[in-house]
Amino acid sequence: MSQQQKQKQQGKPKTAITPTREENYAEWYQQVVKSADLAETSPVRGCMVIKPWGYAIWENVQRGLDGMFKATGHKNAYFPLFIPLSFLEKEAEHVDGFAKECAVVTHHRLEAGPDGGLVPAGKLEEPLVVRPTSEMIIGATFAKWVQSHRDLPLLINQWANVVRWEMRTRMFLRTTEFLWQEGHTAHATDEEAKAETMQMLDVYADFAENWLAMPVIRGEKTEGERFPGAVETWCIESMMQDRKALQAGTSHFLGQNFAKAQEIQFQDDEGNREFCWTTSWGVSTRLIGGTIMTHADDDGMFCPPMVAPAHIVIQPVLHKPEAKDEVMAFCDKIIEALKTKVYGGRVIEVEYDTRDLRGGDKTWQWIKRGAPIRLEVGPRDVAEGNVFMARRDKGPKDKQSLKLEDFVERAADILQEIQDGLLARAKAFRKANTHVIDTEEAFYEFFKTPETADNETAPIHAGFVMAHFNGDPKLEERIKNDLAVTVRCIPLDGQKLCDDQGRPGTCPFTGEPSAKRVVWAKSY
RNA sequence: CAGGGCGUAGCUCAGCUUGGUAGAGCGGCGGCUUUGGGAGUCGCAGGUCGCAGGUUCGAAUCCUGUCGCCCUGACCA
Repeated sequence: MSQQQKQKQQGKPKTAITPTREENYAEWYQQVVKSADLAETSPVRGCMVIKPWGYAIWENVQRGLDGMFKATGHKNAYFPLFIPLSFLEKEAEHVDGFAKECAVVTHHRLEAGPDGGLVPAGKLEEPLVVRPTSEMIIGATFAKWVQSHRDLPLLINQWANVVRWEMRTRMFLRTTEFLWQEGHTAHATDEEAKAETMQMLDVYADFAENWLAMPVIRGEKTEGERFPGAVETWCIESMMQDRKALQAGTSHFLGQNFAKAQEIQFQDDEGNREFCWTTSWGVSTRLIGGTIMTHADDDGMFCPPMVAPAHIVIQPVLHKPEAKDEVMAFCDKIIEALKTKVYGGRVIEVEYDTRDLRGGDKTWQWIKRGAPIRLEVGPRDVAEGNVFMARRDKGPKDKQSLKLEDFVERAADILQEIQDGLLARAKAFRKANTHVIDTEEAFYEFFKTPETADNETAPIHAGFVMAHFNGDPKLEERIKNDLAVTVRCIPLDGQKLCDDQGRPGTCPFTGEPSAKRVVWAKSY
């Protein structure tokens, strides 16, 4: 018996995705990715194929962020995929952090082998590492580009793919190869580089909230979670629907560590040679994973309108041959009218689905893909000059008839209403699952996980805890070992995560003073 | 990388314990009947059972190895 049949028998409401989030979150996530046509597994271990509907979301992410980067003075450039092994060795902590997950190219030719297959030949004198991140190759280039204080600041971004040989992969959240952007900047002063780090953190938070409708907490990573080689690592952290934290973006203040390792130096206006202060910052296709786990429900994906591949899907009802021409002409009229309307900086995008499929199939496909608005247009609507509108934020059968002119006028407003609704819902969810805790006992009780067998799926995680912390890495390590919970970040002030946000108190684990409450959670 | 589960048709899986010429449902294609909601019906196509060895007269089934996927953990954007 299929799971859907079982559901029917048990009288549960039929959902497009089985299992539901509640039943098995990890499996639900995979089913959403699959049934929304976002991506699929590939013949290559740990690597996914991003399908058109998923890639279009990424293109919208790129468009949005790229505009913000350029508005803050950054220029795009492109650097090599391969990094000579010796480059990677220059910054000790950096090597340490990435060495275990590097793909290495050792040969440059294939020859016929003794058994008929191909074998690598032409061994390279120096192996090439496939970039896991580009600090080293970009730093080496910066060293040539920067001579004088007049060359600074140097503000560069690259859109690229990187490879990290992870042990365990999950589509969009952690794949061996992934797409991202990495910003790299060099500055004359400490202050300026720090300001850049914070500026880009704010850009990320702005993008996450206003484009992806994904509420984030801005904060600093503790020592243990810092980027290898960085002086400070700042991040945006978001709560997924299983109440785990997802690090959605990072911005690093690198101090002079990389500048010294790579001799990025400039002459100041008094003729002294100084090392630059550098930053790096990045977000990846993981943002799509975060968007899925923030907004998708038991009926599948829900694309925030700002990044939706199509805003509106038109489904003509064409089963009466005598009305077909009329219906299609009316649909063309809708499409033309919407071409004059703009939402979120782009002309409203319409997907006109004329495929010869049964109505229900088509409807559910678009629900599972998460199109924000569907319009059903049949003879009845044409006769009355109406469109029959269904919104992804309402029930599948909760549909509304609107005059075509009214709909066209209001379309952008409706999309914004959907976008705002998503953010509000996600914020409310985070608020409901964020708790203030002041004793060690309550902390352990909160994060205690019920015993489960080895192969059993993990129960839904408890949530975020705002608790004081004396900052001791050994204490954090102990809690990590006990509960698999870590400090997700030390939040910046003014984010209203709890009533006494940002005020000093007492560390519940040691009784020592604590500067402020930090965010504790399990994470991806 | 450790523990667990699993690789059989495009997809989900049954068959394996007790070896004897490959099954179902969904999906696809074609009919008919339908149609404002994941329809019904008839027919058709589709698999050297992950791969490599071994045992056997005979292997999807037993044994060994190997590769891959999923779950839990450690590592990490």
